[in-house]
Amino acid sequence: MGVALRNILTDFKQPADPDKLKGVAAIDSYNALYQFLSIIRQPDGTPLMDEEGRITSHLSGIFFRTANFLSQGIRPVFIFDGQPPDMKSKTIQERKDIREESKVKWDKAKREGDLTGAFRYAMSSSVVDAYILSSARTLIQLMGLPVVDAPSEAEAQAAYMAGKGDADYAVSQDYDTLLFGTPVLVRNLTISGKRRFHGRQVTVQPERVILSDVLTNLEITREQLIEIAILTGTDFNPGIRGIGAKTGLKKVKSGDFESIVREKLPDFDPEPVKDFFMNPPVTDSYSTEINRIDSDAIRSFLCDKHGFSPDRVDPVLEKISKKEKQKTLESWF
DNA sequence: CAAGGAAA
DNA sequence: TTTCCTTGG
Repeated sequence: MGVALRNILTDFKQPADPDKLKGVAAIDSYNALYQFLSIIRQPDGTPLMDEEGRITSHLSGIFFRTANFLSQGIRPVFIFDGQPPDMKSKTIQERKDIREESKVKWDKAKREGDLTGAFRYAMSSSVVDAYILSSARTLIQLMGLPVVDAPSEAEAQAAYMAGKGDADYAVSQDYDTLLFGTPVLVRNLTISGKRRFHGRQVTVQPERVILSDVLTNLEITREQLIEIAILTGTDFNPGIRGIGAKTGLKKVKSGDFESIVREKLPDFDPEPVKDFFMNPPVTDSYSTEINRIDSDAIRSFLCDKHGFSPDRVDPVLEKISKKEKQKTLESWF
């Protein structure tokens, strides 16, 4: 779910014009897939599915959005999670419980004809399971796009790659990537700028957050930003009731982090969490190279296997191939 | 969410 | 043309 730092970051978000977005984008795949699964649904919450009943919402999302990325000069790299740290197990269990409760509420809302509720509960019942991950990976690779296997958290790996300069920015809706030290975070990276909110469509701009701006303006270090996050709660520790980002900022700057943790969370040692954000497991074994798109294989995967309409798929494939040829030609001169 | 067609 | 609404799988 990420971290509740919004209240102290609002001042440093800047709308990102398309030019600033050109380059290598390190995408937190789980985050993107969850987004697609929750939003790409029918009004009663039913996701897109093929004839066999397999969910295809995420494939639609990846295919069309990624095609747009390429046409805009955005070169996506999809980072997949590895082994989560033990500290995350409580959060993982909580998410599972919420999903299961939501599923029950979704069915109930559907029975009662409550479409708004149905859609909302359907969203929060979304599950990124092994099938979602493997089918997403298949499509990404057929599109010629790089996949990176993070040893642990994908957000940590994305931040690492952006820090090294192998990616120009990290893409996620969550702010955790900043804690992991990404120099630049981009949120709301969509093309149409449309997102559904309470079932309604609203326009949202892609926004860029520059870590150094945040730290300079708040006059804190990254360690201190992590301390604020720890006080409000992260995926790796419960927060303290009554402390939000603003109070957290104040307490951390006045040097009260340790004493508050001792008082309010006596059984909790913040050091492992701090250390995980500062020095997470990452790998150098990756490539950000883009390969040729396999249009025939994509047609077969999306249309033959998953019931997509060739009328919708073909024009997109053509557009990507055309762009690809342009690039190849340019590189000769 | 993104595409495509309808409506304005 | 631009915006709105529905469909997609």
